Amino acid sequence: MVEITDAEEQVMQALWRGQPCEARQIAETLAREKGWRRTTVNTLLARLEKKGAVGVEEGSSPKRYVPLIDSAEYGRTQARRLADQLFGGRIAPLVASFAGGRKLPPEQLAELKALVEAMSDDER
Amino acid sequence: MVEITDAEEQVMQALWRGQPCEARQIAETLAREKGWRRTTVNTLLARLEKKGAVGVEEGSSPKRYVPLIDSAEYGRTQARRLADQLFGGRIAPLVASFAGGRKLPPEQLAELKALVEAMSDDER
DNA sequence: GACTCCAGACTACGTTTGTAGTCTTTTCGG
DNA sequence: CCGAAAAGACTACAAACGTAGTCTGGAGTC
Repeated sequence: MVEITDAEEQVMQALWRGQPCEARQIAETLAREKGWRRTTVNTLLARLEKKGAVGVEEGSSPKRYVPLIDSAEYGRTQARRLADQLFGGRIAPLVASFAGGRKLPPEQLAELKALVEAMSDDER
Repeated sequence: MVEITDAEEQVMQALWRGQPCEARQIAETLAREKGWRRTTVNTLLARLEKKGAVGVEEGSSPKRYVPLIDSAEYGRTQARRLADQLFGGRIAPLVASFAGGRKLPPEQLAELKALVEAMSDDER
């Protein structure tokens, strides 16, 4: 399980969004969004590479980076981690907590309801 | 919004569980659960106090610590943060991701279903 | 061929975090 | 009151983080 820091996560997200990415593109994105300098992004990319979170495509002069961590899986891990740490590994209390006692905005509730139904049906 | 690190969070959880707590108790708990030394827990408590995450009850010789951060609210903040960072601020995708494509264990599904229903009814 | 510009490599550096150790001061049992 | 054991204060210190700067080697450009 590769551990990613907050700053590194930003880089991963840029990578996940703009799939086949040269450092240059990522740097530009993050310069815009976070005001980070090119070399900062470079450092982060290097660290991510060392950790095995991203890879470089062989033989391509401006290096191209590819994520080696799957975005969906990363999300799942994070969701699980949070559930485990604070909600006894259960999703319902997490959702309740997210709602914060109050009602969810209607779209969110609808969306969630749909999801729950889908998950129920599915096991037929 | 007080920022809490992972190690500090463990201390907060011990505090949240054993409400009126002397450092001693917390230290024992964490010694058992994490193998931490007394002084480690002390350092963490001091940092938490400086951050304003815990307070000390006035005039009581073995100091008593009280959480100044509400457990439920902390949970909510964390849930929101995760949703914001990885799921566009929406809870449904977070839940879906937690399930990981597969079906949830039946109790979890039931629990979640109940919650969703409660939240739907409630707005009547 | 000389000059410029960019990508990549390497170095830097103050802060935060995890994890204590030690020294000092209370406190409590006898 | 005295000495041991506990509690608190202060110090330590390496690794991880956030955030760059600089130096170097090609790639074009005139």
